[in-house]
Amino acid sequence: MINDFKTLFPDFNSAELFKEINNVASTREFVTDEVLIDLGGYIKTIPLIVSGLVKIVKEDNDGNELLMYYLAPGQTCTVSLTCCMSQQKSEIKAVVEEDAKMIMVPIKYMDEWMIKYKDWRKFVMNNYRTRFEDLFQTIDSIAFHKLDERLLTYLKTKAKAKKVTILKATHKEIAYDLNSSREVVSRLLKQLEKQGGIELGRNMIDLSKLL
DNA sequence: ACATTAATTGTGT
DNA sequence: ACACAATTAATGT
Repeated sequence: MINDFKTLFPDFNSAELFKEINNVASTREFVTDEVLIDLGGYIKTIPLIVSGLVKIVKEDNDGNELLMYYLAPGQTCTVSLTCCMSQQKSEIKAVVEEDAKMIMVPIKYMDEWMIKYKDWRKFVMNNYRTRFEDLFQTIDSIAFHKLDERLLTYLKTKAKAKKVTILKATHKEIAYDLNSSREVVSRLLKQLEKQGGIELGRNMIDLSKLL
């Protein structure tokens, strides 16, 4: 199915599980900005990320957004796991940040696999743990740090997730992710540029000096 | 190459 | 937060 499946998902050791995934799952490609799941939607498949990047944002009814965390290859959307098992509406939105390929597993196998395969349980639990860690970092950033520090953390996190040193993004997009306003982001970015560290250009932020 | 327009970024209040 | 200015990139002629 996927040649480097084993390196991507080292938790899946059982040949039986592997075979079963092969049988019931299909791979799908997504392009940037595709919405995997929106606020209030229901999910019917669990995506295992093979390549690309997905961002998970909290969204309120007024259209405010706030970046929660990224999903990288080898990971899955843990929130969809819980909410699909109880068939609840989604509280979050998942947007493709970079063209991505995913293995789509229908949710009907979840209950069964959790019981049947230790490897699957382990994978889900590990995923929970790392996602929670990401989330705690985000909460920490929001609760205890000023926006300028948050912005810097955001830039670093994003660069790391995308594995780049030069980010392509507009101030508007950044403001959305941080649930702030474009003007504020522009001003803070300019400060960061003056104080050394980053270089600004249209649609791009160079972080190479920081990393 | 130049003019026009749209998008992005900067700034004052 | 809003209004507007300035700059830059994209597109048409």
